[in-house]
Amino acid sequence: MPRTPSYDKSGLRKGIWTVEEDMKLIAYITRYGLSRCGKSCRLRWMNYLRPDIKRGNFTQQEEELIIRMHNELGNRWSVIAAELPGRTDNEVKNHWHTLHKRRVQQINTNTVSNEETMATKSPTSSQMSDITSQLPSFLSSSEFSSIAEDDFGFLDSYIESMDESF
DNA sequence: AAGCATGACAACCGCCGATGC
DNA sequence: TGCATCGGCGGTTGTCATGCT
Repeated sequence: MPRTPSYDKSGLRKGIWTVEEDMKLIAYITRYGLSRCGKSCRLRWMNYLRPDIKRGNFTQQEEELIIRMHNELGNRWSVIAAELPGRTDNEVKNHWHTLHKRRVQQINTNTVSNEETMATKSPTSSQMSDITSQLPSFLSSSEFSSIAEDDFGFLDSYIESMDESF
């Protein structure tokens, strides 16, 4: 008994391949040659060749949406990408990692430049909770605690910089 | 001009749930 | 019910272009 074909949201077939589809694939590979597995082909199509993929830099709105959704959802890139028409989960993930790296570097730079003023400052508990509530979730809790424990002064400037950026 | 560092993006890998035999 | 296959996801790595020294 043949499998009942099912379809994803975009109307693409799922499930087992039909004989007709097999024949089409065989014809294609025979004619043009292709030493790629299906998974690799799918990835290439989904992330690069699909006609509805948007090219170029992320807009400010897109970046804001990614950051906001990541705060809410965590690393659920496919869900986040679904809210960004023309963007793939891979693209969103890559872009976020780039943003993340940039922020971490910014943090390290600020940490070094503020080293002297840090030495005399220590946060009250209420100040600490204010900071925690403002910190983007892309700083994981472990990252945050390791920073917060020894680097309160820097956090003020970090939050200021985040406000300017977003 | 050459070598190196960095950022951006593409691709791979392993895992897991869904599906159907 | 167990197994094989497919499709999708997220983490990670590889590659290439660009800028800097």
